[in-house]
Amino acid sequence: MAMDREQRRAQILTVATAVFAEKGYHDARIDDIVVRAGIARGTFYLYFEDKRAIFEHIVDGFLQRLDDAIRVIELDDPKAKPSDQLRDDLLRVVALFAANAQLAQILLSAAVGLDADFDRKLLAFYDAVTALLMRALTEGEAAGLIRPGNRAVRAYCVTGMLKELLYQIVLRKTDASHDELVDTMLDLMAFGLFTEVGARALRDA
Amino acid sequence: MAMDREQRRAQILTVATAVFAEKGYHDARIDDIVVRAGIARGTFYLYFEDKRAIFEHIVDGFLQRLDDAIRVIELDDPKAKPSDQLRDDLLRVVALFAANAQLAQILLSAAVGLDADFDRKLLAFYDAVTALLMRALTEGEAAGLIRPGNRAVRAYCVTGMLKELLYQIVLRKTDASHDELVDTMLDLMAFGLFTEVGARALRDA
Amino acid sequence: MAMDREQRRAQILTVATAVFAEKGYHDARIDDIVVRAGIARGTFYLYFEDKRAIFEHIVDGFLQRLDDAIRVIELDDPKAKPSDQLRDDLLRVVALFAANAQLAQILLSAAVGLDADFDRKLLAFYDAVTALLMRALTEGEAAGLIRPGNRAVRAYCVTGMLKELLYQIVLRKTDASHDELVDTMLDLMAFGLFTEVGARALRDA
Amino acid sequence: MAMDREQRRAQILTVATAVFAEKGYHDARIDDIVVRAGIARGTFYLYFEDKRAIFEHIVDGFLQRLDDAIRVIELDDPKAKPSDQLRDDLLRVVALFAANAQLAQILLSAAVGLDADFDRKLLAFYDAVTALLMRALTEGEAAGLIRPGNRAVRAYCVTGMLKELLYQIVLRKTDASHDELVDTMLDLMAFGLFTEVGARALRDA
DNA sequence: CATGAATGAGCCTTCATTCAT
DNA sequence: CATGAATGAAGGCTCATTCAT
Repeated sequence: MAMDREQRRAQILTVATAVFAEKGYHDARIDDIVVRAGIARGTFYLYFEDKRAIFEHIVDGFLQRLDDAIRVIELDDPKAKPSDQLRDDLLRVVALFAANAQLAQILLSAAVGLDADFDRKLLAFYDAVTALLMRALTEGEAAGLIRPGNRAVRAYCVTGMLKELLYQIVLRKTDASHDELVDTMLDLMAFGLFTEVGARALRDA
Repeated sequence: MAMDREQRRAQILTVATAVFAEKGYHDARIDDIVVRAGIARGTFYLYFEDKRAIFEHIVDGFLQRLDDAIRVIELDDPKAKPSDQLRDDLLRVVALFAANAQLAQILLSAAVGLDADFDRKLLAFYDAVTALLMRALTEGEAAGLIRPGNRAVRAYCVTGMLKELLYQIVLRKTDASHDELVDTMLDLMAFGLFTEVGARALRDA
Repeated sequence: MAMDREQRRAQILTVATAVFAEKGYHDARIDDIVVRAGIARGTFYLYFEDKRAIFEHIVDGFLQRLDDAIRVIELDDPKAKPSDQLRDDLLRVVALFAANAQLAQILLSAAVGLDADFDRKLLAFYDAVTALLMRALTEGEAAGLIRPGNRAVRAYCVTGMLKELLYQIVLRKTDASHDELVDTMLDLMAFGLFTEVGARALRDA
Repeated sequence: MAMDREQRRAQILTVATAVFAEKGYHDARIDDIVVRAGIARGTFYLYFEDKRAIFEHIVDGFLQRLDDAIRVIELDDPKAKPSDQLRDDLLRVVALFAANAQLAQILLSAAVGLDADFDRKLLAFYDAVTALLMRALTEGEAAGLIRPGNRAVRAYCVTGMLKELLYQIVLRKTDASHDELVDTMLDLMAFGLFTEVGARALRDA
């Protein structure tokens, strides 16, 4: 039953990802992983320190890929307008989540509230995203493209929109196309929901 | 130690809320609750079926209060403009979370990814919120106040913004005033982020 | 099956002592103790931290009783000659070991070479005994009762004699009376093995 | 990596000895040995039946060398007085232990209380030593060199003295010379600790 | 109602040993 | 002979829940 080390490791990771996605961290037993992988219990421990370690590895790997999908937006890129760069970022993230529903599920569900250490890790990641967004907002304001406003709160709002969309993509089988999702979100971000009439009504408040 | 049954029940709930908020569902032990409440192990089970039941009770109670805080927006209310009704809804929700940080923490952290049953319950709640928002969007569109657009996605976006803001309020000590938060969110929702210049640039894409 | 707390604790200690004496530390399983005590596995952990803790408790308790059995020898006690005090000390120790064969077995066997921490504890105890003996030798020399000589080595020799005798008492069913044992040892300690003739032969070497 | 079979076997034994001495039998893992020896796990089992077997082999080997170091004392050897023969025996044993601290450590620590089978083996060895001593005592008494007395107990006492000295040599870095140790022990064995005055006081008891 | 001692299913992890290559 | 991946029995410990008092 010997198998190339990397292959076996990858196999265990795949199986474990499925198990964690289905049952969550606590309800997933090493036995679930081991049985599905068709290996002995001890074999698991040849490849991963312990249950926590493999979980962390899975989450870290996905966060890494997520990080790779998010490119910093360059205002003066002659090849792509900032708005297109943003759109591409969003599409990449959406595609990543859609293509890795189990990993996404783990990130959005199983990894939440696991313990203080893990919470810190996730918060740190979201902080980095927020920082990126704030920088973009700052530059956008300077360039006269973005209306001035509370940048931190706005950044959280944008993060929130995206997270919720991803959550919906993962948990339901949203039939909406990725383009539709991203474009609707971008439209809301850029122009808001109101018509001229609605806007006037609100402003006159 | 004599204590009215309802009083004792309430006390246990308070203690359990604190424990669940601090440690999360799995790391919270019945012992933690029982010791802090100053009661015997067995006594706990005179008031609650089991660990899961008290947790569910706590979450349900908070969801109920959350539900109460969210009023359906009436377009033709002569006393309050729709936008003000929305603003009040948001302020009530924000206030509720801020005033019940432990419950909020539980809802946003400990209750996430607990198991399939619980996930369903939370999804059902968010679905209700989404439905409410979609109705508001539909009516707003009909009244010419809202630009037409994918209502489901927009509803998720709005839910997401709010959830993220609440998350930040609960996990960090955001010093921003509730008004500031809500107004920034409303401003984004209503008008979007872009200036005329920015909007034109995006449209010309 | 509830039982007075101290009673139950004592019962578990008794059973555990027997198990450790029979099987040694490593071969003793918590299950052995628990089954023999007629309790559930979890019950064990209500009374003792873990396997190591109960073992340490047992050894510490015996070392304490051993310590109590060893009285410092007073040279000017009018009621008892030093040699009688020593004899009484030895008899008490022998009696203690004989009456607690299992504890003795644990101390002389199971507790040896368990790990560095435990070794340190045992060495510390034997060091204390050695210190006591060295003090006695020093005073005996000063009083002209003891021939001058390397006190540390002599102290180890005396400790060694005693340990070996105790070892034999515990591991075999030595039928020799305690008095016989102690007196033979004291005779050897005091006068040595040689006759005048033998002594002369050795000195002339 | 080519290595003569005996050479490799010897190398594994050396490494295993070090590991057992450092960690004791139970805490020593086959892995520790294998890694230090720079061989594969399976290779170990080509040379030794199992963990227990190699340990036993190590102990047996040392017991054998110990046995060789102990020569039967001949009363009528014209070349060496009995007392000198005894002294030489002791010096050889002390030298053997001092030169093989790891093996000594194993014999005095790791091999103690391992299990009933092993205990029997060690007891058998000490019994042989005791038998030797008893024979010497018997002959000594017959020759008028040794005062009559309980030979078994005396034999245990002598064994005990020696064991404790060896224990001290191994566990601490006793700076005392081997001669000093052995001569002090012999002096005690032969003449006892007491002066004439002390002896008289004891006898008058 | 209250108590808290007792229960025991459940799960993670270790490590000596095997065996296909 | 050598390798080292794989095995799986074994055992310590936790903690929600029960129940006799």
